[in-house]
Amino acid sequence: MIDLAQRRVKVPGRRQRVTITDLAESLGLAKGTVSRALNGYPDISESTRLRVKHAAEAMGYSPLSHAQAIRTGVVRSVGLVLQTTEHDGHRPFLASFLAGISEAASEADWSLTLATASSNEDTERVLGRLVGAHKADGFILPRTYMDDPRIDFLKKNHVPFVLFGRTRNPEGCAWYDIESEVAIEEAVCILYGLGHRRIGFVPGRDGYTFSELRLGGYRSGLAMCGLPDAPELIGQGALNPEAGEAAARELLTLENPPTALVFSADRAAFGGYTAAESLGLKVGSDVSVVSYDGLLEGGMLSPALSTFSVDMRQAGVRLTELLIRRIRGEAPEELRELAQARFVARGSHGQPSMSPAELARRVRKNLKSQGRN
Amino acid sequence: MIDLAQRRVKVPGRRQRVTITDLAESLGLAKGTVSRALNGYPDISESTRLRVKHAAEAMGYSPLSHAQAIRTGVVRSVGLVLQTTEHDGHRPFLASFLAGISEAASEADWSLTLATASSNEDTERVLGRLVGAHKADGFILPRTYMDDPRIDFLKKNHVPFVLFGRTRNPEGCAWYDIESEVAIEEAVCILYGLGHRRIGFVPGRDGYTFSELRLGGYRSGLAMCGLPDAPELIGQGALNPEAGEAAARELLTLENPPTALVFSADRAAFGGYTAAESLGLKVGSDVSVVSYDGLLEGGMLSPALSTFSVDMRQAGVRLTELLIRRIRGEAPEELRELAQARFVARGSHGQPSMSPAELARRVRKNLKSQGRN
DNA sequence: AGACGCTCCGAAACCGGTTTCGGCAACAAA
DNA sequence: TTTGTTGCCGAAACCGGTTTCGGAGCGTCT
Repeated sequence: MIDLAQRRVKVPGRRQRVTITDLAESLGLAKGTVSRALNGYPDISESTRLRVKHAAEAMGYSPLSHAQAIRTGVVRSVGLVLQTTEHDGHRPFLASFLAGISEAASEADWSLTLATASSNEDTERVLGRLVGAHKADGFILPRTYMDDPRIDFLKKNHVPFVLFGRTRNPEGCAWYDIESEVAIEEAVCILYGLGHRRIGFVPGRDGYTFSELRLGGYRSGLAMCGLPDAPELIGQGALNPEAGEAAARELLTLENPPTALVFSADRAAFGGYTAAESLGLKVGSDVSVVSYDGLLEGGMLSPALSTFSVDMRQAGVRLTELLIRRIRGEAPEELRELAQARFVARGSHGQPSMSPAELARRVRKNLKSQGRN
Repeated sequence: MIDLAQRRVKVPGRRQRVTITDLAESLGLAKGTVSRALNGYPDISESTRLRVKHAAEAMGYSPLSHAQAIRTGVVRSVGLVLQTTEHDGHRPFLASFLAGISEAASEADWSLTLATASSNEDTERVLGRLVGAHKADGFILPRTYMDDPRIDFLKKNHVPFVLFGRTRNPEGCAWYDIESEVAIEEAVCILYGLGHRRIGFVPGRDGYTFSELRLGGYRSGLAMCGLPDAPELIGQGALNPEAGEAAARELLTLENPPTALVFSADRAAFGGYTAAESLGLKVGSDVSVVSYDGLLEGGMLSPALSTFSVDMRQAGVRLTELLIRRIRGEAPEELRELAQARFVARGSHGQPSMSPAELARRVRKNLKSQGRN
């Protein structure tokens, strides 16, 4: 006994962490018993389970997740690979998205392992590295594509994942997504209700699932309002100000131009402002703009951008919860969830101040007077 | 032999990872020997070291960091706790900052464990949790305070860390920082060079180290140009548009107002635009503005904001490299590095178009005419 | 030939947990 | 009383690595 006590003398100065062996010793139990007690095995009596639990709290014992992992294979960490070069507009939400993930993860006593990549290929490489080193037990995949190589990779390697978005082949996929198609539909209907009869649309970029969905939302919005499907009112895909400007300019200089524009993304809508300005049109009165994303910067524009806002914190929370359940073995079909964006009516939309024909005349006049300068 | 071979039959379908035992077996070596060979121990002959190395590559072996960690105590992960509610303006850089960290970490085959917190107290709580669970081997501390409780906590627990910023008591601290005080000094000198003689300053917020440093930079800038130190030209601390607007308005409505304003942070400068506009002053001609941070949004303003830009990706890279070296045992005194911000001259500064007295008259007139409306 | 020192590797303990297996009591049924 | 059961726990193996220790083999010097 004295011998044991002697052995347990700590190196002075270095705070030693309390291990399960310490705990077992102080309880006079086998460490296997302590482990089973803490993990709720059925072959431990209620009384010792409680005794162990209280002693663990008293001694401040908490197991090391990486020590557990070597036997269980679970490191208690969710993985996330961000693509950073992509001017993808999720940058402004990043902080709240990460906050949501972190919050939900620590709630379950998990953590977040984050990495970044600079391109699609790089993303696959980074993902492969994290999976190979088992740095995370599963992954959140943001910004999914219709055909997404990340999904194929993770499926092939039997690594759990959950999509932030949807994809062409839903088999084996869990997801959380905002039904942005519903928002776009609503945008069309709102504009129709204000009197607009020619409503243009600037889609996102090919490949992204959300782009196709939002385009579908635009079309079904037109159908709901009884408006004809005019292909010339669908502009070039745009996710940044430059492309947004080009797309908007093309639409506004049509022979029969739209009096309202719906953008798939706020950053593209920013370019729409520039285009309108360069054509001598005032956003909000001459041409209405409604967009999607809910970026704070939109509020700094004048007029402030009317847009559909997404709760990214909540998205992070739900995705993490779904992923952890997926890792624990629940079927992907049970782990699918959709949410809605919220319309933030600001100053960039209103009743049309002129007909498409008048708008066209106005644009031609402005262009001509600019040509003279 | 046959017996062993039989045992090694894998469960079909489940890809088994290759362990150090597999590797040792296939080489006919003891696994301890393989481990020492891979880790460069001196008691392994060069020939077997190479043999092991090549076999490891051929079989695709890589050790599990969490398996190593249970013996070595190192999980190969850098920790970062972000404060997300703080309207701190580092949100826009976040993506590139994280990209830098992630890049440098994976270069060394490390990873990034990220968490978020909502307040100072929460940050300590989260940090405590991560340290307790040993989720990371050390931490990057962004936005340091002059007196920072995080530093005390980590020092007390002997957890390595590196500051992104500086602090009052440098003992035991490693850091990387941008010498923003030099940038502010330069801003003052640039404005002086353009003819400004009354230059106002909007500091950051008390407590942050950078706030005090930048204020010092402003003062030494004035001194370098031979301008008097006029306390009334130092406004209220501001890090967001609202506070920035209030501070700028106060300065611009002085009896003897400044013809140029230097802001500690871009987001505060955004508010300065609003203030100038509301007083009927044009930024860039009537009043010059120079700021610090290099936010991209500043380029969307008109005129575009002249500001000092910080390479956040590089900061992330260097901080990570320093932290890893710190964890490996290098002395903190050896791990201190300073870098410079780069001036991005855009449209918000220029020669003064009027004297302070004329400016004051102009402001009074504009205020009066507004009062009549 | 014997003593000595080096080089290089095997064997085994170890890290902090989890999980399997078997057996001792206590109790119920035959 | 014997024979099962059942509840509960200890002992030991195990996970995938690292590190310590000791000794075999060899060359060198006396």
